[in-house]
Parts: sequence; C-alpha cells; structure tokens
Amino acid sequence: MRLSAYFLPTLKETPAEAQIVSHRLMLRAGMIRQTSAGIYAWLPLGYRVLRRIEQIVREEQDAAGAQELLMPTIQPAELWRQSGRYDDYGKEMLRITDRHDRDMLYGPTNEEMITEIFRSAVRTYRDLPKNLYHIQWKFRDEVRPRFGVMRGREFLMKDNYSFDLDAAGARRSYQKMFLAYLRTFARMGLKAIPMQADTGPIGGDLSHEFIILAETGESGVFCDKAWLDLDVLNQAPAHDDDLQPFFERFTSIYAATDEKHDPATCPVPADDLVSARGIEVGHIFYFGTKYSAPMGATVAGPDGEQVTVEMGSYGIGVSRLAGAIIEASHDDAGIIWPDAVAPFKVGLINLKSGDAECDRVCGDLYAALTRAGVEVLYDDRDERPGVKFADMDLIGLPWHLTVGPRGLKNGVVELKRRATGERSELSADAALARLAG
RNA sequence: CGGGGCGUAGCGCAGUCUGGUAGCGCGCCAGUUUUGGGUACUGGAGGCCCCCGGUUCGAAUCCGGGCGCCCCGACCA
Repeated sequence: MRLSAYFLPTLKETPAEAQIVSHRLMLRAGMIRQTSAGIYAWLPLGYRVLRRIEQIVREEQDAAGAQELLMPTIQPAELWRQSGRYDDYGKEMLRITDRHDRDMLYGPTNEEMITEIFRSAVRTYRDLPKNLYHIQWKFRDEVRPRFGVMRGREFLMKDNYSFDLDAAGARRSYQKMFLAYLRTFARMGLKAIPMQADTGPIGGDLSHEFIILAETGESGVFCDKAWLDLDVLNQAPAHDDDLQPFFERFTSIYAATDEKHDPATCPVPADDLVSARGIEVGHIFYFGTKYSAPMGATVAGPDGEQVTVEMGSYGIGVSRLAGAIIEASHDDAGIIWPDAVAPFKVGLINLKSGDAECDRVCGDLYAALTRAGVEVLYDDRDERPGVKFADMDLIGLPWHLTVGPRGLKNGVVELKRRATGERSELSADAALARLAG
C-alpha cells in the first residue's frame, strides 16, 4: 500500500479526551475515530489490526474443535424472558421496539440465543459434545465508557458455548478452551495469565479470567514469577491429548487479582512473587444448567431419559485486545506491534520522493516484497524525513526499511527493527532477502 | 447513578470574570528552502464561538432551559 493513497489521518497532537496511552496512540495513529461515547469507527489501519486479531482467535478456536457460526446483533426479548434475564439485566441492555411494537434488544451476549438454536436442533446425546462460537458486535450500555476501545459500549467479542451430556464432559470442554486461550494470547505476543474467578452458584474451579500484564492495566495482580518465563506454545499439548495434567500444572502456578490475593495465605515466597498490573482480555466459565434448565435444552441420554445439557461459555474481547496489545507494547514514540497482529510487516520509507534513484530502488523493493507476499506500507509521500520517521514510529510496524540518497551512494539501505531500535545498513538485495525469507 | 470539568477553525488552546471588528500554535493550501529523526521563511484558505430562548443599541461573553463530551467514585467484558 502506498501511503500517499492510503487513508491514514495521523495526528501530531493528542485529542483532549484520550487519557490512556492506547487510546491516545490509536487516535494519533489513525486507527479509530470516536462517533459517540464508547462507540468507535475503525479506520483502515485499525481495521487491519482488528481482523488480524480476529483471525488468530478464529484459527485457535477451529483448532480446538469449535465451529463458527454467526448470530444476529438484534435479539427478541422473548428469549430473555425465558431465561429470566430480561428484567435482571437492567439498564446496561439496550432495548429497542420495532414497528410492530415488539420488544427487541441489541445483544450484550448470546447464551439465550445459542441455547434456543441448540435446543431446537439437537435431540440426542450422540450429537454431543458441541462447541459453537461466533465473533460478533455486542452492546452494553455502560454507565461510564472510557479508555477508548478497552471499555467501549459497542465492542467486538468472540463468544462460544459448549454443550455436554455431563459434568465430566463439560470439564473436558472447559480444558480445551483453557488451552486454546493460552495459545491464542501467546500467539499475539502477550503474556496472558489465567486467574481463578468467581464461579457463582456452581462453585468449583472452572472459571478463569485471562489477564495480560501491562504497566497501565486497570487492576493489580500478583503472580508467581514462574509465569514470566513460561513458554506456553512449546509446552502446549495437542487438543486430543488428555488435558488434565496440563490443566493442573497451569492452574497450580499461583496468580490472583488484588481482590483475591491475601498476603497472609499466599503460598508463594515473597521473593518469587511478582506484583504487576493487568488487563482482562478473556473469561471462561462453566455454568452447568443455568440456561439449559429454564429454557428446556435437553437431549435423550443413553438410557432414553431426557437429560438437561451442561453448558459453558467462553469470551474474548477482540476489540479490547487491540487496545490491550498497545498498552502492553509501546514506547514514547508510538506503538510497537507484535509481528502476528501488525497491520503491515514493513514500512518502506523513501527519504526523497521525486529523486529518480530513490524512487527506482523503493519501487523495486516494494514490488519485490509484495510479490513475495510481504505486506508493505510504502511511504512515498513528498514529506520531510523527520515527519516520515515520526509517523512510522507512531504506527509501529515491525520493520522499517529506509532508502535515501546518502545511503544509495554507498549502495546501502537501512533496516530497523522497531521493537529494539536496532538498525543495520545493508544492500537492497540483502534487505529483501531478510524480509522475504 | 453521586461529585466535578469542558464545548470557540481538522487538532491543542486563549478570549468569557469586566458585553463593542473572532485570536494563537500545530495541521492544511501555494511558493522559497532540498532537507538523514516532527526544518526554516513568505503568502493564503478555513468559524451557525454546541443548540434554543431571554436581557441589551449590541452577546462567544450576562440569564434560563436543553444537548454532547471528559474526569473521579460506585459498577462492569
């Protein structure tokens, strides 16, 4: 993509309403625009990131055996009356009346709807287990939206729902999601730590919040320092393995939010205990028959009796992750995208657009990289070098490839790694080999 | 939902107390500068001063009523 033609309204100054760093950087980098309190438009650069995040979530869900579908944003109130939540949910639920005076709502979550779909289609235990997910916009009319996309009213969420014949099956479904979540966040370059959360009336150990560590996180967390150098991707078992040992190991390493942390009973010695800040990016829980019972989601069991199915639900804040990743990965100059979610891999900077030699070398590099499948944002604007460098640092692409007349005189271009600031001079061919290889 | 603040050019703000030609910086446009980490200079465009009503010869400014946005707290993916 040529920057001269790209819709990328970067800002030099920070809009007054943005208080936290990810919100400021997303506005300044031209990723989002606010349209109302807690509601945002995603501009091309931001939308690319959102889709990247969504795709990683999707791949890990599919790998874990979940099946994607898509439910609507608007739901009939009737379903929520069946579960008893229509009156309980309060003002956070956006209620709508259609032209026929029917009560509708903009879905804040989808337990009722998925239960309705399930109960109308599944009759026998032979069709279990099932795990269905979708990635869809939700609306919760928060009293006070803030922190940009980290706590918007409208947000993109991956939510899925598991259906099992009994508690043992539900436990296995839960463990599959536990593994999928650890893999998902690790792939995004995040250190996500599962922390035991309130399970409500069901009890047990089957509810975890996944919290990523970031200096600017909302809540205080404590964890065993063993978490810090745990390599999840290398230790993760296959989804078909017996997940119990893995689950036990990862839930036994201490981690707690400050609400649950009690220094008096903490099993971790003070020297091994890390105190940090965190952002919740995922939440999984098992809730048994909370919805299946009132809504009559039953199947015929092996002995012919009707059995109420055991359910769990699992959420990932996809749009929140865009902000959370920035909270976890930025510096004074701007965003530092982890490779897996970067909107482009390489920023190609032409220091002197209009100069025949610079234009030719850049054009060749751009064409060759594109041919090799490398996504490039080519800054071909007629701008000052300082402006180009500053914009590129702000946008935070993983690699910056700089071409200028001074370097070309010596036959070199400059390659910079955004995360480390490390720069090296090399030939255009060598740079191409490194980026495309 | 309690408490507080703000609304003036695309962005950041001054002007409001004490009513009298709508300003500054950045950005934008046209030039000069030919620049190696937000360069410098010259010229220019761009405003229902959030909305409605009132007071006044005259309102961005005073009064009344709305709306919007932000912050702190409580609450929450």
